[in-house]
Amino acid sequence: MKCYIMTRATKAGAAAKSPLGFCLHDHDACVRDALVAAETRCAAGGLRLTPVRRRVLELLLQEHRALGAYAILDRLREEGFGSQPPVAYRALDFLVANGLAHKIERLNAFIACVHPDEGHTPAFMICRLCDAVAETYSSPARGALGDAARASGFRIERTVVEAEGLCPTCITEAEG
Amino acid sequence: MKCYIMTRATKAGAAAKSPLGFCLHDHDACVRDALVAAETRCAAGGLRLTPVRRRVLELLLQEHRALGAYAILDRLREEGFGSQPPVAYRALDFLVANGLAHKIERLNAFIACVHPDEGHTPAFMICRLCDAVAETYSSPARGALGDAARASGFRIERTVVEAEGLCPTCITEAEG
DNA sequence: CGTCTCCATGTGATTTTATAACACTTATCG
DNA sequence: CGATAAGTGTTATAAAATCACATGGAGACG
Repeated sequence: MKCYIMTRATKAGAAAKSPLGFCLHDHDACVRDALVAAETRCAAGGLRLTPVRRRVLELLLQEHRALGAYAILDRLREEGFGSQPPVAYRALDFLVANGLAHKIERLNAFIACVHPDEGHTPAFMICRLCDAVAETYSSPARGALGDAARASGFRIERTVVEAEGLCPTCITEAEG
Repeated sequence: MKCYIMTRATKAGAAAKSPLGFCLHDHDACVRDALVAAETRCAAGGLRLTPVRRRVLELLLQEHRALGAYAILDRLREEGFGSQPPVAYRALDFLVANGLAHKIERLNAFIACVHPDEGHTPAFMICRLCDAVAETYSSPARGALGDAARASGFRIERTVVEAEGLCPTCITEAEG
């Protein structure tokens, strides 16, 4: 499954075969495939993708944007799930712990993972105008950061890499 | 001015000449020099390093750890400055906006900048046991992230790079 | 089948982090 | 000096996250 970010307009169509990032794609298929992949992974790993958890993942997948826990909670409440913050946070914790979603620290918000592969090091590109978020890969430990860590004896366990800027659509709109 | 992170014990002494990261150094000199550098920079740039702002910077410099806004506020209150959140947040905003401090997104906390040079791209190593934070450099735009950005037409304006893991001291204590 | 246990869900209450809105003071500059 | 912009202070409130505890359901096991 490949899933590319689509900003703004939701034109269904074949996804361009460019590297991960901002580009058009068939969003319905994207969501469907990701849910199937998540179910498969959970079944294989003995994890319980319960209704709330599944629904939260679905909500995240439907937007290629980061959603705050309270935005999710509002939806859950409307749909008859619990109405208190822990309901949303617990589902999100589960998804994040199992690599099905990521937290965008910069935004205090969450996004579905579009890279079903295990053990990747995600990086994000966040558009400061339209809030679209694209997930991609990084290997920060290979560059200057890794050098500094090795030199000083720091053991990296996890990295947060988030780039803020302008997505292609917003660049065009802003500059003509 | 060079300023290295000192975790735990505060042994004064010559700083090891290793790359930026975790290592011993003369902390008093580190703080003093950083304050002088900040004053110089502010004077040169027409910025007003007022008493609250200066004091907040000093508080941050005294610890090589990230401090939450409310921890800072507590100190300010004790010292007769204003006692409400905006007092701390405004000083922190000023310091961050002018490159004298950084926000550690992962921790929702702030740390003094130890790299007086303009326009650097900071990266942080955060120890999950003792909370020490070391600042170093990164060039995320040169690696996989930069490739993805260029390929998809995303314009990076700012990056957040934070590595979480174990500092040398905590590795030793945990395993030694 | 019962029941024990673990995990998940639900709720109320609280803590932590951050901002809005407005009054007052001080610095700067014509 | 007076106008204006910037800084400080306060009250109030919003937003994000966690704690503590009760309830309920799925599997494991006798």
